[in-house]
Amino acid sequence: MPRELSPAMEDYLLAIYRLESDDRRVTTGDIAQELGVSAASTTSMFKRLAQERLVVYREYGGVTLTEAGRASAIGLVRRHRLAERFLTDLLALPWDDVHRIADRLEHALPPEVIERFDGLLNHPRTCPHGHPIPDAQGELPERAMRPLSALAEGEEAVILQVEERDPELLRYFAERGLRPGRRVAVLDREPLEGALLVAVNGRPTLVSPRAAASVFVNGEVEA
Amino acid sequence: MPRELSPAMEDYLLAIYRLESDDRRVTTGDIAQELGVSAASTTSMFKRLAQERLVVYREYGGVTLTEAGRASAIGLVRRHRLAERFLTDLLALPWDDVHRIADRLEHALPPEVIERFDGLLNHPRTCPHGHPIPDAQGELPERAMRPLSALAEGEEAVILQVEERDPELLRYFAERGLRPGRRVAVLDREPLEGALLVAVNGRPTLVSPRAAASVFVNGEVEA
DNA sequence: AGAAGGATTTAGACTCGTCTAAAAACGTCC
DNA sequence: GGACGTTTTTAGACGAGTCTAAATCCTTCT
Repeated sequence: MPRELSPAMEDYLLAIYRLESDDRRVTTGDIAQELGVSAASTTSMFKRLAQERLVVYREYGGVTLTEAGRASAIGLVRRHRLAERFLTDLLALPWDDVHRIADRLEHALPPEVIERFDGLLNHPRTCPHGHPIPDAQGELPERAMRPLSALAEGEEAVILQVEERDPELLRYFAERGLRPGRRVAVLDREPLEGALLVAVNGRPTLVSPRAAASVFVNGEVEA
Repeated sequence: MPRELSPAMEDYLLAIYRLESDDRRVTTGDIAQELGVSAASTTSMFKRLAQERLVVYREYGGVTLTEAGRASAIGLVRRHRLAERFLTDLLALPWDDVHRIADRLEHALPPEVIERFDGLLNHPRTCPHGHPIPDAQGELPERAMRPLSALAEGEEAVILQVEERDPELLRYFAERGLRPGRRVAVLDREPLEGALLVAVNGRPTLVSPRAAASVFVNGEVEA
């Protein structure tokens, strides 16, 4: 049974979860960078989380989430994404703002409120940026994705999700209609820098390399 | 311009505001009791608040809010009560629960969200327990009130607000229909203990002394 | 295999918010 | 006007979370 975690513990747990999804074994340096704290702080928090049996910590060897740690992290993800949905859909706040607000709210919203959001919003399956919302049991669908930047010339795909942490980028996406559900087709690739000419909603649109790496579409990554 | 206050500072500020409304000059002991902390903690927080120019602190003489301190406190009250309204009206959470939840939320809800609540709820004038919500300029209507326990036999009045911090009491009120807006008439007074027989919605209802002291109705307190 | 270089951990300090115990001030009562 | 009891403040400690600087460990390269 998870006694109340401090906001700081929750932030670390979430960062570990995020990075663990990508590769394996998360290091002190990874988390320090991800959270913008010193490596020393990260080490001491790793010890604290290990004491609470939320991670397994090996000196000089990073951490992995335990089942309890993963469950807490997934709960946090659910809170965060439902809060974002609430903020955009019911309060009509702009999608480039809600991530920041949800980062604060996720530490303060009790389960009752989260479950009411879920009901009121009709059990949404993704956050406003397209990221899937875990269900109340912590189940999260696996989705095959690749960055828009990986599409070959002439390929078509549907946007599944976009990187949500950079407000400027999100405003740029909104302007150009790059949002989850939209169909895109790569018309032309600029070989040197990697800029793309993409048809979004039929309209030809220039997409910078950084932006194209932050938009994810359906399909398997090439082996 | 009020830089971000810590949750603890906000709690103290709010407690000072609450007690200042009653009498004058709030003492260390008052706040220690109100917040359930030691007198020593209260002294050191008084110094911190004084340094931020939120209160005027005199050694051994308690504190009074400055204009900035009062403005912050009223902002907090607005956040808290709008959050309560939101929780009952939009999320359908029970009125005995929302005070506790709003106590956490009031430290995390940014102004954008509060103002959206206000709009979405159509600028409510009171919280679910009948307490007035300050407007965005911090204006708060003065209302003449007295406790139900002060009514003479045969008197009639309208419930304006009820004490909101005791969930058990609130469930008791809900059961008996004692809520803001209801008309009540004192049918009989029990002189020794102070129990009342009150007509609520036409139905005769026995009201304990403690409960009667926690329900406030319109009218001037006798001089 | 040893040394260089990078990552991690330890050591020590700081702030915030809390506590208990002791000291100081206040105010009241005779 | 002094003595006593209450209130407030001071002193000192602690935990959480952070930092910087120093020490230590790990890895890799020659």
